[in-house]
Amino acid sequence: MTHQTVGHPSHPLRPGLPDDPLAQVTEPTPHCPVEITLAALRGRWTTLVIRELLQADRTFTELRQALPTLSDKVLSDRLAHLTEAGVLDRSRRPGWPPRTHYSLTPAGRRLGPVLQALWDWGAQHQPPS
Amino acid sequence: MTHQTVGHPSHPLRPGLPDDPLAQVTEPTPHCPVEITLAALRGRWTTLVIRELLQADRTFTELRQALPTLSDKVLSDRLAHLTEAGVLDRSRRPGWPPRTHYSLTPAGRRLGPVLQALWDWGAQHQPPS
DNA sequence: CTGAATCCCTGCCGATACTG
DNA sequence: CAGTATCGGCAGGGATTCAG
Repeated sequence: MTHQTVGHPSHPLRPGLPDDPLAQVTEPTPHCPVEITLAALRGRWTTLVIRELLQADRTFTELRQALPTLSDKVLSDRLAHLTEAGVLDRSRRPGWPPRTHYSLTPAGRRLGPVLQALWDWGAQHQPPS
Repeated sequence: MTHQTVGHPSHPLRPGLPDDPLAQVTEPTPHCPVEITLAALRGRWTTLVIRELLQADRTFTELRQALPTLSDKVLSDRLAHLTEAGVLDRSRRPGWPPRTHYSLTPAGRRLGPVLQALWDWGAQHQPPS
């Protein structure tokens, strides 16, 4: 039996802290799972774009209408970044007018619980002063 | 019979999307719970500092030893930021040499599950290409 | 020992203008 | 319609130096 010899049965064997060797990195490396996720969510507007797509697939124009004060350039940046991160799929429709359809990948849909966790902490948190 | 209604309970009644009016904001406002949490976690090294303090209380020097390539200034910045965000408590010890003790607040400890969620997604995620 | 002040450099964000 | 090109402002991060 390859039993773990642990003095504290207290820590959970979830793939997180502190059982995984990656949990002992001493600098912000791109290989750290936490960094990977934060990198995917990085940038202003990013979580709002994901929220829109969690509700339904959207085209570029629909996203622009849903987030009126977001400029074309930044929206384009975010969509490119999220696509490259494997969070979104982009499909250009041939014909006129050209439409580009965006939808979450399975990994993107798995961000739902992550956003929920972020929401829950922020909702419960009452900042001091 | 407080059984969960199966099928499609339409929305989960969790305090998140899309039942809360705050879930309909159309720009990144500081009042959005997700933004609050991301603001607390903002900045390089921040999550690593929190990880250290999730394991045990630490002094400034202990943190510096745990994260050797983190400069004094940035460590100081992070600790000030997290303290102001209500994530950790600072206690200066009188006497010599001066030591400052850092520990997580209850809210700070509640970041554990949040980091776990970030970890889980990043660990499961296999970026394309 | 524990920071604060300063400087420089880089990268993000927004606005505007332009193309397939 | 769905972007790309370019530019400027500004905040973040690192190194160094100074102070309580």
